[in-house]
Amino acid sequence: MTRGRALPPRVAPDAPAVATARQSVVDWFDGRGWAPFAFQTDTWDAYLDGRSGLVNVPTGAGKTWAAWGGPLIELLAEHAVTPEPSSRRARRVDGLRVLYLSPLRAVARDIELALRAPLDALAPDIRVEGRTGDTASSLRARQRRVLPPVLVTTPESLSLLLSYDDAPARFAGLRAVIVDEWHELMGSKRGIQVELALARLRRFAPDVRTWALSATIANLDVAAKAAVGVDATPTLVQADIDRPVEIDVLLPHDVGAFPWAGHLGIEMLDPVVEWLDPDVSTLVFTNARSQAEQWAQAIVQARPSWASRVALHHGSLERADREVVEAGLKSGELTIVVCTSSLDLGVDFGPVDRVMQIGSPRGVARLLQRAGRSGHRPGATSRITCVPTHGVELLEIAAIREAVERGDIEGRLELAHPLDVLTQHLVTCALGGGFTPDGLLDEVRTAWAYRNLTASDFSWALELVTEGGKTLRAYDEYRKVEPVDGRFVVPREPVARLHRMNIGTIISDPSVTIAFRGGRSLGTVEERFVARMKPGDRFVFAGRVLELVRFSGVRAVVKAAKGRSNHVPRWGGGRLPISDPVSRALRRYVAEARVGAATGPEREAVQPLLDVQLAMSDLPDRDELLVETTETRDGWHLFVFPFEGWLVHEGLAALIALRASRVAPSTFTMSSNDYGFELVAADPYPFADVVNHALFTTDDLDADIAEAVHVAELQRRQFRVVSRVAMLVPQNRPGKQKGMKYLQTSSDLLFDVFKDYDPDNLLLAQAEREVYEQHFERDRLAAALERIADHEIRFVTTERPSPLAFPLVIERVRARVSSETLAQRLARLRGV
DNA sequence: GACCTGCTGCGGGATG
Repeated sequence: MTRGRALPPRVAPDAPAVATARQSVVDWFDGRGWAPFAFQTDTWDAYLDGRSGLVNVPTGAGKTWAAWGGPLIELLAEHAVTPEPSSRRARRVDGLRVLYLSPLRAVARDIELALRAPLDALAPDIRVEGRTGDTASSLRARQRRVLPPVLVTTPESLSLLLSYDDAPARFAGLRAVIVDEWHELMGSKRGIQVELALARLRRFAPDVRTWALSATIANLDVAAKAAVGVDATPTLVQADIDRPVEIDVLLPHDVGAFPWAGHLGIEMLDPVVEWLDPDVSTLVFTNARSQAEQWAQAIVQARPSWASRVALHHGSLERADREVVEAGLKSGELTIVVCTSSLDLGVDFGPVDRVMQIGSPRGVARLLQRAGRSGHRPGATSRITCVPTHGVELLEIAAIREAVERGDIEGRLELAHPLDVLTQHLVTCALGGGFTPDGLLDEVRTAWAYRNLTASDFSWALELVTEGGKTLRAYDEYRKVEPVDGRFVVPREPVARLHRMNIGTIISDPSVTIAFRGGRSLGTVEERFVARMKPGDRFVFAGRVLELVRFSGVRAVVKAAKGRSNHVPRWGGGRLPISDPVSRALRRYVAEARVGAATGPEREAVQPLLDVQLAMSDLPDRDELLVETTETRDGWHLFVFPFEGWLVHEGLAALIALRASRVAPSTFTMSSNDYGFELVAADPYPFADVVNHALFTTDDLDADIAEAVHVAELQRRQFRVVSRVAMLVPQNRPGKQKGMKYLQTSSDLLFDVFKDYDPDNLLLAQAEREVYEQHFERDRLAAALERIADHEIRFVTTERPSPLAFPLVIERVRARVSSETLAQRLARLRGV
């Protein structure tokens, strides 16, 4: 439902100046081999028509230039191609016209540099500048006074700009906003913050047009609406560009000896180093930072002569060192870079020749993103070689390829009006010129995520930042915003400063810096990793073997050590479950393997393992749920295999355990992975009598989950995020070291206060909602239960854990015991 | 027969 008016075109597309400008732009791009693509012209026309929208382009197809065409034409038409002959001054553009948002500041820098070339050639008077957190302070000071005609920046820096009191005037002349990598931003609180900022910009500059650039996702229509807001009807431009993807798999030499479980995949070292070529630039993606460290080390140990050509890149390495690696890749000095998602997005190192993925990419979009790093230009074929780390992953990779071929790609989750982001935004707006409540509520509701925001929720958030809400009114620091002559503003400078220091929605835990004695920093690790070590202990980090010299709490001093070490830091981080499209394809492939209908190298390779599974147990047909029971010295086991991803399985395991114990009381321990989950009872348990469809009902789902899982504890943890985004607990304070203890106790304290004295606090409710949505993937869990309701339960009793069940046993045992005893436990298990 | 995990991203302003 839109309630907009048609925006009048600011530049008539058929005007002579526009035609001339268009020709100049086309000529310039043609001269550099950037022939205008069909979709560019569509976008340019839509832009010049005054419309907003979204351009859907495969990764690496030149979408940046596609989006710049329209604004360039307009800038040229107005200010360069037809200058006032009498006065050079008339050609100068004063104030901001075009804003480009990139989620990565490194990319923002690259775009800024790249855009200077056409502007210098076509309209030297039009300045382009970047602005991010590391922009030189002299330039930032100048930008405080006047913004350049073209500004390239990050979402957080835009919010900062909106927090200055002259924001309305500074953005009044804005004509275009381009939002890059919109598929990455939307569905996260960063994206929501962008939506709020765009709503504000549209208020300051009513004719501004927004063009979002997105890779393919399932819900592009929603992405487009979120980008343009509710007052406009988005134009969706589909790039007419073919970007074929080829997915190879590196098979193990001896398929029979391939492990049933595991993630590291180091058994594949030989085939991998045989496949790698030190003269061919290659990105080797892994799923975890510790895995990247181990693979980089293993590759160099296997091929010492490659040492100078192999490098490591992940998010815990010192930023400067990462930039050196990116530069080395660009110059060709480095050819093999082992990395994590840190190189997923467009750091401009130029195209690499090959991409390898160790372990399942778990999702279609992620595979396409990484494959897109190769042959990074329009029309080229992307190639990716997947390396499975255990048997079933062979099937998973084949399933992902099938999902790619069918175009079955993931959507992005929509977040419904998160009040922590809104709370932060209210203070930003109060700083940036102030607001009236009614006016701001109307404005906020034009943001897609807040279109259904109730007046009472808005008032609640407003009361929180003005009065500290119900419970915090006694404390001055929560009374940030005050009405002055009818406008809500921030009168106190210290409040303003603290707010600006904390703008943004990215929450990260403090960590320990690893540095040489001379002071050079190598990156960061988690505190608990260093805390367990004593001086003299060795470990591998940043691709080197290091020895701990001393540890002071926030800083660990190290020196280079000789020899080897197997001690590698682990970092906490998200672990992605296999996505919905992958689940669907995987279930189909499992069913086909059951009747031996598998074709293709991977599926043939994994068939021996599945034959063992068939011999020991069974495989589920498409309308079946496989359930196994067995008995070991550990106890009485139940294994269930819905193939829905580990998050859903965690919720399901707790749910089924609760419901089973209502039928026949017992205590269970649980484990889960992407394929299924396990319940174990220490005493004999009648699983065969208890497990039936009644356990899988969606009736009372939320209530049962709340009872089965300690939701309050998860909610408390989630509230740490919510309270920091809402800036009830600022991460940074002037002159103060941010400490984990401080952040956690402050947040926990607030949580307890709210629970006791303000149980209806909306931020508490939001933390709870986020637990259900994100921790349990509630909607997917419910859908899984509905699917299972129609399925037949295929119940099998096995003598020992089957190939599908065994990894769940490992998972559970690993969580409880040290590594020495794990080996013993597994040996014992083998003997059963 | 089988094995030991878990991503990324941003960010003040004045002063010396």
